[in-house]
Amino acid sequence: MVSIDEVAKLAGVSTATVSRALSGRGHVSPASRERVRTAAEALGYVVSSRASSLASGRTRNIGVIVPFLDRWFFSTVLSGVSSALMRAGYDITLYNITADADVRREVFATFLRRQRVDAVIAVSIELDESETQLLLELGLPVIAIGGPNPRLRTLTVDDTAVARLATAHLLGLGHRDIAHIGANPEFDLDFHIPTQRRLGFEQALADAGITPNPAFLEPADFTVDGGFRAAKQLLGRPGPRPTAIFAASDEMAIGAILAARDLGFRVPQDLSIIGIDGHELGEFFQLSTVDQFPIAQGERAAHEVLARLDQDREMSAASELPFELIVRGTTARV
Amino acid sequence: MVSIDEVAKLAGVSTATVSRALSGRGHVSPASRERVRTAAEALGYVVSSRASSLASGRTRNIGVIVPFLDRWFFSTVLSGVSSALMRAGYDITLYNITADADVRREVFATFLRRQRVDAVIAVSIELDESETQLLLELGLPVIAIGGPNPRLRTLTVDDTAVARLATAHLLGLGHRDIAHIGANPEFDLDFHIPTQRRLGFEQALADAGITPNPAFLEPADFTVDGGFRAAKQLLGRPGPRPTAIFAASDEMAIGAILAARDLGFRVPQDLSIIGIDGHELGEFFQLSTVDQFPIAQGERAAHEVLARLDQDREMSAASELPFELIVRGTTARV
DNA sequence: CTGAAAGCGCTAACAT
DNA sequence: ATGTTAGCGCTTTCAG
Repeated sequence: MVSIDEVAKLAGVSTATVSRALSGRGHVSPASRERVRTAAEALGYVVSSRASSLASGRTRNIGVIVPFLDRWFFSTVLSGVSSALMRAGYDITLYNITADADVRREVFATFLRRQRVDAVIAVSIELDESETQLLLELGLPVIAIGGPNPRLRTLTVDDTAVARLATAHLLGLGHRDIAHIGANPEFDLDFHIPTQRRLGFEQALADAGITPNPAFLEPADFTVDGGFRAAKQLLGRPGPRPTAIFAASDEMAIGAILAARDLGFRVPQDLSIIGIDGHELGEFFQLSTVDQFPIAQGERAAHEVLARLDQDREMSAASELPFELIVRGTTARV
Repeated sequence: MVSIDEVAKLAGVSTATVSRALSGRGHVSPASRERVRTAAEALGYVVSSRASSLASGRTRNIGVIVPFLDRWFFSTVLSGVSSALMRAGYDITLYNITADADVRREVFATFLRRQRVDAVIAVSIELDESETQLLLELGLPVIAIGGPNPRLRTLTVDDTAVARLATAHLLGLGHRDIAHIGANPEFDLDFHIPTQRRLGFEQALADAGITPNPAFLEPADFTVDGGFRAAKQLLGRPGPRPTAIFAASDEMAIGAILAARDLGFRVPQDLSIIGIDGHELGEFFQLSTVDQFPIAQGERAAHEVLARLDQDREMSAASELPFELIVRGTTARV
């Protein structure tokens, strides 16, 4: 690997000037800058991040913590984070906190403390008190997507409002017998999202003067299969039947569509279905949904981190992420 | 951040001994080792990767290049890579080479040359000559998943054999009018996988003495929607109709299932469908498929990289990845 | 088995 | 605007 000395020699300047010219910090005459540029180019010189970060304290590397890699939502957010960061010349090191509790502990106790990163983005991780503390002790900018966590800067979407919007859409179309799939207390790990969404659902019903029917609340695990099973129950049981289903995620909504078809219900003529997320398959299934723009969430977090690194400007502790009702073909008037 | 000196002081030894005790390199008396351990523990000391890597040349960090983050197959492989590497205490830095050609160039020209990684894993990236060259020039172990690339150590599944197996399954069930969805020359970027699979399909037919019907070859883009459209064409056109469809990916196979249902065909009574991959939704759709175990592919690559880092042992240039026919409910006798 | 000390390749004062 | 130089926090000879 070619080092800074060789570039300095070829450009006829000191290593300090090479460093300044290449990093843009400090003053360098245009002439020197140009000579350094060409010399570096000619030699194929790239600053060694190990040496540079030891000397400067900056790594140009951001740590990203995700709970899953193989689930659509998280990998989509990650994709947004990654593209924004790479365009800014930053590397990203990935910490995948999966089921394994040992690995999770190690990430907070060791991995993140190796001084390998300048900042941390935590995507949809429910951090306990000690994890939050460890993150804070790193002394680095930390941004959490999904929250809220009162001790961290967080970007969150108002899940209750999202659910109210989806439900209000159904109500606006004249539905009064609306079922909800999600609401799974056992699955309520990540910021109580299932619960938040169920609450929004119930609020919207209350606002419309409707008493929720407990039989219209069906727990599910946020997968296609889970949505499928839940919808089968909802539609197959004897007794009153909903005219619309609000699923707490698009994947469950897709499962519900398939279940409805299976049972011979036409969507949306016999049954309206709406989800949440903005899943890539939504268009294919003509699914009405409330989009929460996961790619943009990732990009937004990346930009905030970069801004904080550039100019240590303080920002408000929390901020709301946008969402939008997308009306497609799975919802219609009663 | 607490430094090695503080640990040395507390343990009553030199920094050299601390380094040796913690890294396991060189001899340290059990007594000293223990004192160092407790001191480090007490102070919450973690070796600084920037200092350590500058001094030793080792980063304990692996670079992983992926073409997409938000597609099931790639994020699943990545998940396998990540879990295996994290368990070994390694960090991973992620290079997502997407559509943007500038970013791609930068990754090879700059990002990978920052001396931030000990080795590189390239997941399903079709590397051109100069990219391969740049990778080789890093002087690091490089392992490619998907290939083959004669100049790199590659782990590949024999796509032709996979396709032959899927087709043979259909033939074994008595099908003779078999259509193929995939074969898209325009989409033939990644190692000509569509072409390989089409060739396997044709070989299997030839082995059975069947002349392929050109009308039974329908190009598609490897998405659910693409498979859906292709199947609609195949099944809707007047003239001879296939009794089975072999889709070059599970996502397309799922699209085909939905298209068949849409048109009133029962699967598998009226039409058999098989895919390739081992997609997570395969079980839900009862899809027969040839599984290529993407998580295991990632883990395998990770273990190979670690083995090469441990003991610079040479390995053969290429090796075959396993695959397996999974017969579920979408295929049946004619 | 252990300590002293010389770097690893760069950056950031501090001079000039 | 540029050069000199002292580290950054470890690892690794080299002695002992």
